[in-house]
Amino acid sequence: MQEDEALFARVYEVVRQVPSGRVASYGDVATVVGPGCDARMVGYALNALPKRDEAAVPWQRIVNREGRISTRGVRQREILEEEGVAFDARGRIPMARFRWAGPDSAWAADHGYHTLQTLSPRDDDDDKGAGEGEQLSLF
DNA sequence: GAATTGACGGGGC
DNA sequence: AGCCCCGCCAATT
Repeated sequence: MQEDEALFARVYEVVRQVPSGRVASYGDVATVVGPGCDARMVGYALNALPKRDEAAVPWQRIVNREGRISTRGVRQREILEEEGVAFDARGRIPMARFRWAGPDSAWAADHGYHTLQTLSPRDDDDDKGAGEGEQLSLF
């Protein structure tokens, strides 16, 4: 089945870069993996994550863009709390604070991945009148 | 091979 | 904030 195992492996490798105490959205992971990969595929790949790799791949650190747990009632939330990720009263993670900033630039370049924000430092930036600074928030 | 679904995202209202 | 619709790629039916 899935001969695109290499693609799944890429997703896993990126997920593995997310440090404890931080979370990333499916879209973020997809962006880092690069074209041909989207948020849905990340979720699909993680869903197909072999049990034997659960220890090596911090799947629990991947949540949806709302900062909410998308998994169907597993202990994901508990695990994250143990890692230091806080949830608000509505069970949401303040992404502005815990969102992963992206992979190490050197690592990304070395492995052929992309970094978050600005994305594709060479091919786009054609539109937008520039001068926006594009600084991804950060408080 | 078409239609559906899935651990999703973003833009528009 | 919410809700709706579309896109995106793979696996299943």
